[in-house]
Amino acid sequence: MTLQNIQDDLSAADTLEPRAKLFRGLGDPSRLAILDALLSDERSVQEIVTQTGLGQPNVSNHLRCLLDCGLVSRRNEGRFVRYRLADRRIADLIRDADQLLASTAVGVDACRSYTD
Amino acid sequence: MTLQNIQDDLSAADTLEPRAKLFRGLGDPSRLAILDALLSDERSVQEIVTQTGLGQPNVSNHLRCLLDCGLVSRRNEGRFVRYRLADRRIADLIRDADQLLASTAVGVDACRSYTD
DNA sequence: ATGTCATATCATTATCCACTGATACGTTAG
DNA sequence: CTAACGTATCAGTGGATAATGATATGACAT
Repeated sequence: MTLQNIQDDLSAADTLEPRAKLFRGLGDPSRLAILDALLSDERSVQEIVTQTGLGQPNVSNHLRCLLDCGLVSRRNEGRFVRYRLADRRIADLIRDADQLLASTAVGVDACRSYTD
Repeated sequence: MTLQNIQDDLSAADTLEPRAKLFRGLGDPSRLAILDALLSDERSVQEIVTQTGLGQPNVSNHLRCLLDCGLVSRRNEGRFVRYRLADRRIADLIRDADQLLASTAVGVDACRSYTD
C-alpha cells in the first residue's frame, strides 16, 4: 500500500460515517415501512400509523429521524403534518436494493448476524 | 385505505425485513471500510486489516456477515482467503448513496438519532 | 375558554450488535 | 512432526437504539 493509498483511505474515512448513517437510516423495517407509505403519496402521521400498524410515538420518532437525515420533508396543514419523500433518488435507492435482493447472489436471509 | 391497499402493505411487509437487513449490512462504518477496500481489487483478510486499521477478528466477523448476506464472495488460495465484491451493483448502490449525500437536501449530519 | 384531535417529546426497558482478547483450525515450510 | 502464519470462532462487555406508555405541545371548533 502506497502513501497515496493511505491518504485516500483516510479521506474516505470522512465519508464513511455519513454513508453508514444514511444506510442505517434505511436499515430499519419500521422506517422502510414508513418510506413505503410515502412512495406514492404525501401522508399525514395518522395515515402512516394506520397504514403501517406502528405506534404513533414510534412513527413520530422515526419521522424525526428521517427528517433530520433529510430523507423526508414535512408540511404543516392545520393540525395535520404531511410528510413526503425529500428526493426521488431515495425511492430509486430502495428499488435498486430490491433488485439486488431479487438476484440469486444476494440472499440476506442466510445472514446469521442480524436475527430477525 | 382500501382492502387492496392493506393487502399490498402486508405483502410488502415480507420484503421489508430483507431490505432492512441489506441496508443494515451497509450501515456500519467498519463494513463500509471493508467494502471500500474491495472496490478496486480482490483482497486477503490481512490486506483488509492493514488497509482499514480494524482488528483481525473484527474484520473476520464482518466478512462473515457480508459473506452470509451475499455481498462479498471468497476464494481460497493456499492459506490466504481472498474476498471480493459479489456484485457490481453493490458498488453502484454505495456510489448512489454518496451522490445523495452530496446533494444539499440529504444532510445526515443533522440526524441526532444516530450519535457518532 | 375549553374540549378534542393531531403530533411531538420524554423516560424506561429490553434488545441487539460491534469490539476485544483468547483460542481454535487449517495450511505451508523446514 | 513441528513451527509459523493466516483465518475463523467464542465469550464477555459496553454502548446504542427501537418500542412503549405517559405526557406535553399546538391547532381547531364550539
